[in-house]
Amino acid sequence: MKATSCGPTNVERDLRPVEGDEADEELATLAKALGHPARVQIVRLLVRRTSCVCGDIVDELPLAQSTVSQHLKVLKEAGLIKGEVDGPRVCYCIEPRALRRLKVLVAGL
Amino acid sequence: MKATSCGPTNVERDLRPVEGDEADEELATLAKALGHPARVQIVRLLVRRTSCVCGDIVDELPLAQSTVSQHLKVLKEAGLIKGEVDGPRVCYCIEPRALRRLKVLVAGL
DNA sequence: CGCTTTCATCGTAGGATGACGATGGTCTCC
DNA sequence: GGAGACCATCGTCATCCTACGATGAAAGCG
Repeated sequence: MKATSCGPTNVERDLRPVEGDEADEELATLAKALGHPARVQIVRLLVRRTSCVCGDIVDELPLAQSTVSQHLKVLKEAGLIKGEVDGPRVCYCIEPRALRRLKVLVAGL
Repeated sequence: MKATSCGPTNVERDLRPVEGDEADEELATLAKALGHPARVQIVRLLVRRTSCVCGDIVDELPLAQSTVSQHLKVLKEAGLIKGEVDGPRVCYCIEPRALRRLKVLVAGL
């Protein structure tokens, strides 16, 4: 079972409804993940650099490494980003599908 | 100084930048306000009914009146909704500008 | 004036968040 | 194998969130 880097996942995500209880939960989860300036900044960073970044994120933020790692975890659990181990480093990248999903849900308000 | 119901406020809001630290803060604040299913539901309710709704919101949600009131407060503080006193009741309505602003900020990711 | 309705606020309890330093695990390189 | 780099996780503390019932304030009605 190989993990394809930054490849597609949750293929059916785009097909889910934009309204209803489930959509509310989904939107709330995604919005909550974005509900912190540091995490907004991280998402922007990862969107900017099409390529995956690593612990450079720590250098960009005025936060301790452990704190940044926690924010990354929150974003990862919300499905907005993805981390891939690359030797001693970990490369993070946007999950375009989740971001698109967020945009659709917000636009649907 | 009369409070015009559901009228325009924060007129310059649309003109603010979509990126930068201030935009990050703004997006984080708005996203955080949406970061709870009940609040997403409330926003949807208020968007649906163009007219302002009142404590009908309480009837629509499976939550105690005080809890709903707190969620309304959170949304109000984020600027997403607005409440206007109408006799013994309070009518809430969407702040279209803030909602538009949120859409722009999310779309700008 | 009292009574009711409608909301907001207070007080509170349990759980979640955000921040940090310290620790530990896993590669790479020597 | 050992050293160092990189990152996640643990432990901890302070703060915030979420939920509720109880209490209060304001407006309308008899």
